Amino acid sequence: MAEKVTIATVARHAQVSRQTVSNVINAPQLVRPETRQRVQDAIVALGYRANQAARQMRTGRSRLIAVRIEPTRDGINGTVLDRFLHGLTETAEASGYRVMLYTAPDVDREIAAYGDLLSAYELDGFVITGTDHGDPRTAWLAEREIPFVTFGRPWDHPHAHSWVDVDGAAGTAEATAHLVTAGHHRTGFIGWPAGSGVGDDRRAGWRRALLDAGMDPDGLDVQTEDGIAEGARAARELLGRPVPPSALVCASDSLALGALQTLRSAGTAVPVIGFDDTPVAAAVGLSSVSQPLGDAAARCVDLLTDLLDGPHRDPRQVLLRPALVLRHPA
Amino acid sequence: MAEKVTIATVARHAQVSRQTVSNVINAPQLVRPETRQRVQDAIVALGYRANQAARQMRTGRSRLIAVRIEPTRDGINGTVLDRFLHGLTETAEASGYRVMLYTAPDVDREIAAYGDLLSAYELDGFVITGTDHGDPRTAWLAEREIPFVTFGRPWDHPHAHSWVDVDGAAGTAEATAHLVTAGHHRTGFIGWPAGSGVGDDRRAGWRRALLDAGMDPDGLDVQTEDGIAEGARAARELLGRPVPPSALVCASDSLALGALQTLRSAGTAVPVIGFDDTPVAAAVGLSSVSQPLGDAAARCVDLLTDLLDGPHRDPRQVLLRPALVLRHPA
DNA sequence: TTGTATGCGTTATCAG
DNA sequence: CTGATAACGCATACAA
Repeated sequence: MAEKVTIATVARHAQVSRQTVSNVINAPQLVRPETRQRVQDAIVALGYRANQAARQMRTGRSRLIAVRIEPTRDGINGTVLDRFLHGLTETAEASGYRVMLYTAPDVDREIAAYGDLLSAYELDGFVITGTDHGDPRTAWLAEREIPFVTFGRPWDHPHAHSWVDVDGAAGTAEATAHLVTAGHHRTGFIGWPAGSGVGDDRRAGWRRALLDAGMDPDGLDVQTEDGIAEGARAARELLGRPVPPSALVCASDSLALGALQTLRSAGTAVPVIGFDDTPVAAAVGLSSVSQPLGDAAARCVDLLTDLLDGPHRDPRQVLLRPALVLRHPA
Repeated sequence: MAEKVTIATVARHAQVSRQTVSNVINAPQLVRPETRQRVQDAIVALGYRANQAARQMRTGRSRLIAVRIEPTRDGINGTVLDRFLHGLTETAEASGYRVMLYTAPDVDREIAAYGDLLSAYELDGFVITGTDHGDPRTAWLAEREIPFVTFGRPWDHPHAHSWVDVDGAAGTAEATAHLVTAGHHRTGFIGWPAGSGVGDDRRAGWRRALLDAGMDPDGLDVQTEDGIAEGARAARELLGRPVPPSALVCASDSLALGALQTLRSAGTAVPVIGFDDTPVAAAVGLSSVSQPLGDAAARCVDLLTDLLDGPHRDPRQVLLRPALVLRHPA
């Protein structure tokens, strides 16, 4: 174990008082350049790093951000979190923060965990993923004035707090427009049941794109739960209609993959575009709408540190544009 | 923000000294049951949680474990880390530890990060993933007597330190045996170039299973880098041989997926079994060898806390058996 | 069994 | 601009 080098070691080495060292670190403008340089040299020479625990005791701030790692849902969409987490960690490091993980089986237990996290580690803030309509977690945090940013919009109150999100409607609209441009006059949509903010948003994009192109979306979409089997079933239903669609946009890669299976076994050449650009999509050559997860994570950290630096800043919102990734099925 | 409740608050509430409260928490046997109960009631009533920063200053231990989150490699195999991380967080929580994330673009920078992490946060230990032959990271940590556990064997020195790993050879052997039992007399293998511990191990399992069944593995395998395109090419090569294999075991799902593409377009009914049981495998109905990642993570935490509780315990090793997941391709 | 005193490394306050 | 001193919350010797 390396020798412990504290602020006192540095002070001795640089022939100044402990306080001067602290000033060099936290308020450099108070120290004469000459002295400052001597201290900084000593810091480098000794490899000094401020002890966070001691600093935290004094300042009450831990430079720690908490993120929940979810219990890997269906696996195929679950990989989104992975990339997001990496981006988060990377950006946080650059801003002098660290990411701490926690888990919770449900929302109630997650809120209980906040208490633990907050009183034991004095976390500076939270990044909350996967928010839903009237999310009790954000309410709990807001009530206690604990800084947080969500990845995902609060659909009911768009300006309630800081958030970062990806413009799903823009994504499906672009996918739809691409198919329209390619000459498809009947582009269908397989999406989730109405009521989920994310799902409604993605459907709205498809609808808007068709209307913009002067086409009628009616009778071209179907609502189903997420899943490969569900996607396959939905595609069968659409194909069985009197005037079937000639192309498909789906609300998720799972649905798209299922649709692809149906189409393949039916021998129909109907192009499909999925959503999320999961590894599965890349593997089977499925075109998909890709979320800029690295950017999203970076902006989450930006917004959160912004809140942390000035406690009473107004919340800010960031909406990112996804990208359409075109592939050729094998 | 909730009122700060310290050990003093509890002491006042329970009509005892601060010291008694500390004893109830850290050495309950020293306190009379009656008093102990009163203090514990006060703790619950006030929702007291020990402040980790203060505790750490005193004890030098942070109850923090560091794990690197990797920059999502090829996406298809990268999802392994995700599940592992979740298991790690969950088990660590149960043992009173928290997981802190860090990233590093390469090994040198990772080692540099250790210094930061250690001196700033006084981390208790590390979980290192993806070790390689003669890994400099483990050497660095061992030299400084910093507790760590690796997920992955140190192939050159099997007992150098504590580790958890999955028995890859057992996995490919089981897959091979399954195919042999199903009546296949020529089961081929697509694996990585010799030299990587993991790859050699998986190949060895296939080889052993064939020999055990009295079959000759010679001329039935091919070595290639990992990847879907590489798997497809390798499968083409195998099928072009004078006496082609009638079934295939692969060192990864990526390779297996590629092989599957080749076989499908060739119209050949050759079963393929992959490795890692990634979401992609599940999606396309590919049989695969599944690593017990949750267990592995749990054992990592066990081994690490073991090291932490008794600093000079002997290192321990855990080898877990993977499971063969059989599926029917769509 | 309980209370008292001390220090962990840092930063904030205030006097020089 | 610099230096002394107190305090953050906890745990540990030691005394009572």
